[in-house]
Amino acid sequence: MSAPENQPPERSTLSDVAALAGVSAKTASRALNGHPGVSPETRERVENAAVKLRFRPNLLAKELRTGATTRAVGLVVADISNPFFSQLAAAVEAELHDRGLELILGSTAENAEREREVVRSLLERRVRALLMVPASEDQRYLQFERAMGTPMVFLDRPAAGLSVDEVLGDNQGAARRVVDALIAAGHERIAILGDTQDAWTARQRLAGAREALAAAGRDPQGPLVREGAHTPELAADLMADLLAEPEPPTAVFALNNLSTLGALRALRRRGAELTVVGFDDSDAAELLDVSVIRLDPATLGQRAARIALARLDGDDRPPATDVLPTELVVRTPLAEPVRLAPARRT
Amino acid sequence: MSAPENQPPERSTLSDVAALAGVSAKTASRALNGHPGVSPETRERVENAAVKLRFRPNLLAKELRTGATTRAVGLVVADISNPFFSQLAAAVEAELHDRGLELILGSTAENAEREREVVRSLLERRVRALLMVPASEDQRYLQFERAMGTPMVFLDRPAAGLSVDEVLGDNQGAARRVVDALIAAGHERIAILGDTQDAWTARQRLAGAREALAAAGRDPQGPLVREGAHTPELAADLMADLLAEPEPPTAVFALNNLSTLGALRALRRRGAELTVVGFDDSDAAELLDVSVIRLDPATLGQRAARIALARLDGDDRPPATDVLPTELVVRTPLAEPVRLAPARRT
DNA sequence: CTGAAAGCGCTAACAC
DNA sequence: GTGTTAGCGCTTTCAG
Repeated sequence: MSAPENQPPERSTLSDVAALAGVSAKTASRALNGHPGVSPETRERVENAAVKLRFRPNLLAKELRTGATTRAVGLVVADISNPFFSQLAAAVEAELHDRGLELILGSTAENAEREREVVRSLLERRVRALLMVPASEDQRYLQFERAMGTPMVFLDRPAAGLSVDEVLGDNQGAARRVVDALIAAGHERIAILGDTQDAWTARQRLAGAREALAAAGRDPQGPLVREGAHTPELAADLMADLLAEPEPPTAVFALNNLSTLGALRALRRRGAELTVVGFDDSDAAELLDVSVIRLDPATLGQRAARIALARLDGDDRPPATDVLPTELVVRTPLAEPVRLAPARRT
Repeated sequence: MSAPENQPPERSTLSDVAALAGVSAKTASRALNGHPGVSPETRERVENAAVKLRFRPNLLAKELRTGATTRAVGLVVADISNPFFSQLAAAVEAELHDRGLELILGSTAENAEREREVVRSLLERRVRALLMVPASEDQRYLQFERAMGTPMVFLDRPAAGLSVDEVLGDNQGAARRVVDALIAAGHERIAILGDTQDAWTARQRLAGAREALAAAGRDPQGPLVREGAHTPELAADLMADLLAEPEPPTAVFALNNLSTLGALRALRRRGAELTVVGFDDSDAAELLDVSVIRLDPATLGQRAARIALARLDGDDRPPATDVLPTELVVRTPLAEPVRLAPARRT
């Protein structure tokens, strides 16, 4: 009286459906795909058969036959858990969904080798287009694929050695503007809290900030200019260092969302009162009235997705670089410190 | 003297490679896939030919041939731009990547119809497994696919009418615990800020909070218990209403990350001093020493991915429900108000 | 160690 | 309107 081994049901194919409906495979195909030239009765018989057999078309086979390319687009970002990239991805997904395309997501962890690996995978999967935030400094390895016509759009950071569409922000200009504004607001000692200099954006921002300092006759290499704030914790440590300087800053410009967070943490912990400007907006910045440079990741994603879709629709103009405007959102006047309640002692 | 129309280069197939190397397609296939039984010289000839022709294997064809299933896993969430889901997705992606699997991402926007559509797409694409945060109240439509053996893991919310693996949090218990703790801390008037009651999690949390109120002899339907805080803005409005009550609350329990944010915004705007507890952690909560219930989305994602991988490895134990522990992180003692610097007037 | 032939599930041509 | 044949690019028999 052993329990019967219950077999998993078989997956049925188009031929099964056709057989059950008493028609040829081709007719079944036509009927199920809504192609013209099928009598209503036949269509219904086929549809019933499909339902009965729980037929699920195999996209692999379909796409292989119809051109060896998928109804999917690849998106490669550094780290999907970073709100900047997740908002970007959400926007891309929304655009694609409207067009009946799917999103295959890869992440590089800011690692050049992983970038190549992930990209190769996506291309082997024959994604229709490739959207990527590059991690490496050289994308020549994509030249051939590009020449074959696969649409590629680079987001947030430019391509190196590859002629493709790009959607970028004016990182350097925005950073310059912030420092200029802080100087205009009367700050004598402005700290700069930069990320590690691996990413193009990080370099651009730091360069812009230094440029503005130099232009104002300040020392762009002084002790108040730091880099390496790659996580909130590191940023908080650097911020603490800055506060311990013999001549501590009166303002700090944190060059990305994570370092802004870290800076705020350190300031709150010490009850320090500083003007803070962050690069990239966040819930925390908004909640605390922290002024920021805003470059909307959703706009970036949407724009890039639309360019890719236009390319798929046959747009064959030469590749272009789209530089999105950034906005300095002043939430607390730049002459005033951010108001943080001092943290509890723990 | 017209510029020559430069043709896109042709994509080469395995046969092209084989021809160039002077071997059969099968031998080329063996060589490139590292299968045994190919002489070193042959292997090298094939490899050189592949490089010369920039051969890129077609995964569609390969996977069609080898079993009609992809090296990809589908993940369906409500909204990837929500940090909870993006952290979850990042964890899933990391697990899959370690196993050489790719992630196809779909989003439901909390819409039952979209859930079905997205899931159908993924299944037609023959994903190896399906991880999903369901949006609908009925997943019986997946019964057949499930019976066929496609591994499915539900995250954060249970399946309805479907026997599958689940990884959930104890939403109700956690909510009860928070209210109990607030009562124990001496609060007489505790406001509850709940989301719309569409999602299972939202219902569980509100139910838990009400249960605890009732158990303590408080009115679980009183004016301080609100629902509908589906966005930070709505939450802020509700919070403002609560503060305007004739007997305003001394503590507020916000039932998700977005409503916590909204509540904090409203409190800061009015300079109100309240004890705040949030459900789900966030950067903002951490920065402001707001106490929260923590259910780590990364753990959720990792756990679910591992279950799916085990199923792919042949684990055929009956489906199980995994309830993750939640933690009440007390950052500011529950008897004290959260310290927010009053916002600037604008 | 290597090759020939067949076929994964589907659809584009052409016939009927 | 519908069926037949062939083939997308790859891999799996089964021979040599």
